[in-house]
Parts: sequence; C-alpha cells; structure tokens
Amino acid sequence: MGKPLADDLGFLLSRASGQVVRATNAALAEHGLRVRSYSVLVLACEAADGLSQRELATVLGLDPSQVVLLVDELVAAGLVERQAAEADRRTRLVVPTSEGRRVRDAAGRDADTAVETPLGLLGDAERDRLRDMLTRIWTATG
Amino acid sequence: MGKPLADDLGFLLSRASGQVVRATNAALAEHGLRVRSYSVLVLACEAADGLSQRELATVLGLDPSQVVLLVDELVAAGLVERQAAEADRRTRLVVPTSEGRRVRDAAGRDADTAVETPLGLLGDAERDRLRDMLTRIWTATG
DNA sequence: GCGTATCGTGGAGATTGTCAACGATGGAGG
DNA sequence: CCTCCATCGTTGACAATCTCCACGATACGC
Repeated sequence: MGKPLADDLGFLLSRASGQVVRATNAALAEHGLRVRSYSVLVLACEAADGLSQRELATVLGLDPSQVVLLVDELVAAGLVERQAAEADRRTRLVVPTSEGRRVRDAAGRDADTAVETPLGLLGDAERDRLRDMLTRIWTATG
Repeated sequence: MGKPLADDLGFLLSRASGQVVRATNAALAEHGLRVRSYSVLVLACEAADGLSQRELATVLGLDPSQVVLLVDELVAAGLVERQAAEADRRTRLVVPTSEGRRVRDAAGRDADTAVETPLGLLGDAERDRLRDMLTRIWTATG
C-alpha cells in the first residue's frame, strides 16, 4: 500500500512548478519572452564577463542543444550577443545588449508580480527555507 | 537591477522539479510507465469509487485532453479500465485492474528509491514543511 | 421541450525533452 | 611537432508535453 499522491514530493514539486511556470510565461509574453529565454537573459545579465553556453546549460539543468536555440532566439531579438572568448575559441560568451538589460528589468518586474498570487502567501522566512531546500535538492546530484 | 536567478523561486522550483521528474522517469521506465501515467494510476488506485477524467485533470493540473491519452495508454497496458458512471453517463470512471494495483506498488517502490538521492538529504520535518508549502502554493489559485 | 453548460475526445501547432552525431578547438603525452 | 582524446557549439531527429479549439453526447435549469 503506497502513500497517496498528495504526499509525493516529486508530484507536488512538478505540479507547483507547472503552475508557476504557466503564470510566469503569461507575464513574459508581452515582452516576447518565455521562462526559458528569460532565464538565459537573466544569467547573461548577472555575469560580469558573460557566460559560455556550456555553463548556461549546467546552471539551468538543460541540454546544451536547447541553449543553442534559446540564445539564437535572444540574438534574433537583439537582447544578447555571442562574443568570442579569448582564452578558448571553442566557447562563445553570451553577453546582454543594453536593450537586453532593459527588457530584463521590465520583464523581471512583471514576472515577480505574476507569481505573487501563488508564492506571496509564503512568509519571508518560509521563502528562504524553500529556496534553501530547492537549492540543496539541486546540488544533491551535481 | 533584479535579483539573481538563483533567488528566483519559480526558477528553483522548475529546475528541481525537472531533476526529480528525470530521475523518476528513469526508474519507472522498466515498468513501462512515465511520471504522468504513473500519477494517473496512483490516483485511480487510491479512489474507492474511481475518478472521472475531469477530476484527474483538475488534481493533476493538466488539460483534460492530456488525461485522455494517459488513460488510453494505461488501458492499453491493462492497468486501468474505463467504467460507465451510473449517475452521469458523460463521465467515465477510471478504475485500476488488479494488475494495475500490483504494478502501482512495485513502481511506487522503485520511484521512491530513485528520488532518495535528491530528496533524502531533507529531514522528515523539512519534508513535511516542503509538502505543506507546495500544497499551499497549488491551492493558492484553485 | 429548449437553451446552456459540462464531459470526453480528437486535432493542430508550438514548446520541450532526449539522444546521437559532427566539425572545430584545446590539452596531454610521446 | 604530432597524435589521441576530451570539450564546445551546433544540427538533426524523434518522442513527449503544452495549449487551444471544436465537436458529439449527456446533464440540468427553466
């Protein structure tokens, strides 16, 4: 006799995740972004020297081939650029344009308000705990 | 100047979810199941009188048309049956076969051990807290 | 009865996940 | 220097998933 599905952390995780992603996608649509491309843009903005696509894939937990398409999309929208890396000419650094930074800020605000309904009912301390747990879950397997 | 992506609960949620789903799918593969079909099977098993596909869709947070395909798959595998509901002939109740119950138990054990690595490092109290938060996030929007 | 809503189903199109290649580059060891 | 092997970006193929719309069948209020 197994436990009920409502107690399954994996199920709860993916259900809540799907809900939040849906809400975020809806908010990002007016900026021409989706959760995935937005994540790439944010990472590019917060790295001083740009990030290689390999690093992006690792941090995001995605296949590198998906990152290619996401960066393609952002380049086409004029939000990031691919720069040749001096040290290693295999890698191509993803760096944001000034337009990219602007869109990132505006989109970030909208995304935050979009998830206020599902996530706002958690207190600050709870959110910190949740962040901590989710980060530890991620780092558990490397 | 927004917050770093590593602090974004939506991102952390979907990244952790993806990881757990990947691990679970790998464990369920030998039973011919995936996370989605497994969830349907578990729900069918724990409802005494079966569940309508509409109820399944609501609980799982999926589009009803997806549930159709999942139930089709489980029916083809001989794990559940569609039964006519007496009260409302529009609805079709999804009830497990005895084989379905057996597979559900075996698959459930494998799925649990598969997520031990990412989720096991959380203590019992933490897991309860996580469950509680994820459930509240879900019920926030109805 | 009649209009309206709901349930299951089917279909179309976009997005995502997964995996296997391939050329180009880097690095280690002889 | 040169050869072998790993890594990075990229492409392609295919399955799975999401999203929306529409339809027939049934239920329900009036």
